[in-house]
Amino acid sequence: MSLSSEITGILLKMLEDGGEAEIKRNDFAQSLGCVPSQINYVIASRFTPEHGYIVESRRGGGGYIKITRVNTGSSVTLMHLINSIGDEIDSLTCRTHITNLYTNNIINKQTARLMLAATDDASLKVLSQPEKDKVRASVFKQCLLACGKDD
Amino acid sequence: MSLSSEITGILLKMLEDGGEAEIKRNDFAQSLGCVPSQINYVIASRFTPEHGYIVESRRGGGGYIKITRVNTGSSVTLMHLINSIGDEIDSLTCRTHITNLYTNNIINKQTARLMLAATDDASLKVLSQPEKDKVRASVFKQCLLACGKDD
DNA sequence: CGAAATTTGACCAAATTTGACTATTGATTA
DNA sequence: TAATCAATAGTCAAATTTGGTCAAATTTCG
Repeated sequence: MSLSSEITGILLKMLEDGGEAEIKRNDFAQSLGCVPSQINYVIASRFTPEHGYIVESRRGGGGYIKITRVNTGSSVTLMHLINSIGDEIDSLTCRTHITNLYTNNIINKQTARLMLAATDDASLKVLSQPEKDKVRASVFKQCLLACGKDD
Repeated sequence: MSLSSEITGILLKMLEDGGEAEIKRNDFAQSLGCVPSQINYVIASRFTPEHGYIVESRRGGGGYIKITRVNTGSSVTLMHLINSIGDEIDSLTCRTHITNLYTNNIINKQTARLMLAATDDASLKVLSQPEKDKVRASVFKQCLLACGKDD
């Protein structure tokens, strides 16, 4: 088992546990008994965007390297969700779905905010039940469909 | 977490709460256990006009540093638009507004797509006129408001 | 053997932290 | 009023803390 493989394993484990792997390069290297640039090698060779990862970093005091998994099965998840929604959906349930999508990295903060706004009771205030929940379901599904598109 | 990051967090919190952050440099630095110029560094590196902030200050007795969020051209445009929309809006007019916002670089493609989806006739199909255009206006305005928020 | 992958280390670049020195402002004093 | 003092904030550059690059040396594998 090569050093690179071990490091890869550790990072993968961190990603699995916390959804992301954030390290301080020097400390991490030290704890592994290797040179810091070894970390760069591992990241450059197996945590590329092609492999489905996003890497961010900062130098200087408090510096770090952060790896996140880009969500590959997101469109599948979205379709599941769309199909699970019936003709109506109440405000709380809808908000919960959106929050979950954001938490699971399937939509970003901006998208979440917009979807929350569009499906909020404030947006549907001119309606009364059950039209309110019917329209919410419809708007929500259209939004989810729109999320599936790529840039 | 670096000192700079902590300071940034505190200032952002103050901005969020009161719309502005006003401090006495020396006292603030003292309470953080850092040197005063550290505050200048943080401001110079993350509260620049480019980042959307205005910084005012005065020396001498009663001196202070005040940071305010600049009212960007975008948010002004958005507010104008929101105010120009009445209680109803038809599908075509709405789409035109969204397209314009995208063309003028005020919202990105992803946001535009989401807003188009939320205000599309398909989302409001369970309604008939004039409810359809009333809800569209309401949803559209809520979305525009949500666009104003920052990350 | 020879190409590809891995390991190392020297040197580079960016971000942060500090502190000495400077500039401005308001209040006090001559 | 002019000079001076005290209280503040501003500048700038050195020191420090991290991460990035790149190429040589070494190991692995077909």
